[in-house]
Amino acid sequence: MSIEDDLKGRFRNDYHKGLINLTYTTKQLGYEFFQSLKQHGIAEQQYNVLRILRGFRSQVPLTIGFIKERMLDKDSDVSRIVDRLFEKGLLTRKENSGDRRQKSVEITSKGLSLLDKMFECEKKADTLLTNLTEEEIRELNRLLDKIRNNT
Amino acid sequence: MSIEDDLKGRFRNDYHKGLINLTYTTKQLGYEFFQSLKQHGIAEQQYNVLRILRGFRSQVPLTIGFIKERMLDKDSDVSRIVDRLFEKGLLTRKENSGDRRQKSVEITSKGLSLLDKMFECEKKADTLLTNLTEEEIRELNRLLDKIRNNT
DNA sequence: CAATAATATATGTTACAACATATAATGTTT
DNA sequence: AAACATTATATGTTGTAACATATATTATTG
Repeated sequence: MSIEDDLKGRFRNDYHKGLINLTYTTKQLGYEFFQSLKQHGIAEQQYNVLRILRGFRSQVPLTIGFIKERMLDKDSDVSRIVDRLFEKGLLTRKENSGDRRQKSVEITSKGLSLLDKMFECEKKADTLLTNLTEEEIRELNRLLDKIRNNT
Repeated sequence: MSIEDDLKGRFRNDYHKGLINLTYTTKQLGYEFFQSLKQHGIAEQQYNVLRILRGFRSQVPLTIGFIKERMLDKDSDVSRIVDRLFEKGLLTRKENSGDRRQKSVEITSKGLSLLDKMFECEKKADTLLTNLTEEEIRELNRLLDKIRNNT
């Protein structure tokens, strides 16, 4: 099934098709990944925040701004994502005494064990592109870097 | 600037990097496109609906379901996107007498002239990938098709 | 040090995807 | 034709990006 059939559309040129193809393919992959997360009752951005909290849990204070910088989406609404994780008991949040504007966020043991239970989600992420050979995936990364002007 | 710097993260392998790279690059391109739309006071999905309405305006009835099938996102909330366009006077909506469950949606002249004024947005879409050569864009499309299992 | 600027976070709004449920109309089965 | 199934759309909810604005705290500057 080609993207032309998928979308029942026509493209002006290969560049136009490329943009739609990127959007469509990424959406589809994101959806598959989201499905694997959903079984654990957690949304994608909440998962991303938890992973950051685990990855950097030795480096205190883990502030909202620090998390935000590490999200794929620079305009991520980390304040409220942290709210939701807090309500679920997956993190703690306290004022940072060094700079009282900041919050110091820490993943709880409940949060850590949730991530442990979600290990197959990480493995899932690594299999979503296995239709491509090693050489092809490197070429894809090169092309994507070039699109973003990483010469 | 490499994606490693962009994201301050480390990747498990090239497949993992590929997934993040796809997400990140597509997000960035989508943002650039969104900026070009915003000057016309219209959101991305509203623009997409208007383009479908113009593209198929000879084929009546243009129902909510017909539009939905042609959206990149199959779970698109077309009912309410159409609501918003209706409020702006960019389309009309009436019961389809052939099947009274359906709505027959039609772009107005106001809608058409808005699209005319937005022509540079279409051109913008074609330039977002011009960092790639003709050969590279075809290779990108091939890889994306292969990811989605289009052998 | 007081005034002002910058920063960190919170909160409010709109648009939307994803999902669940509701309602009306049409189609099918008995 | 009545009962039931299917379809088209609408509506309600949650999570979140994008944006604007607010507030508290810290940093800077006169």
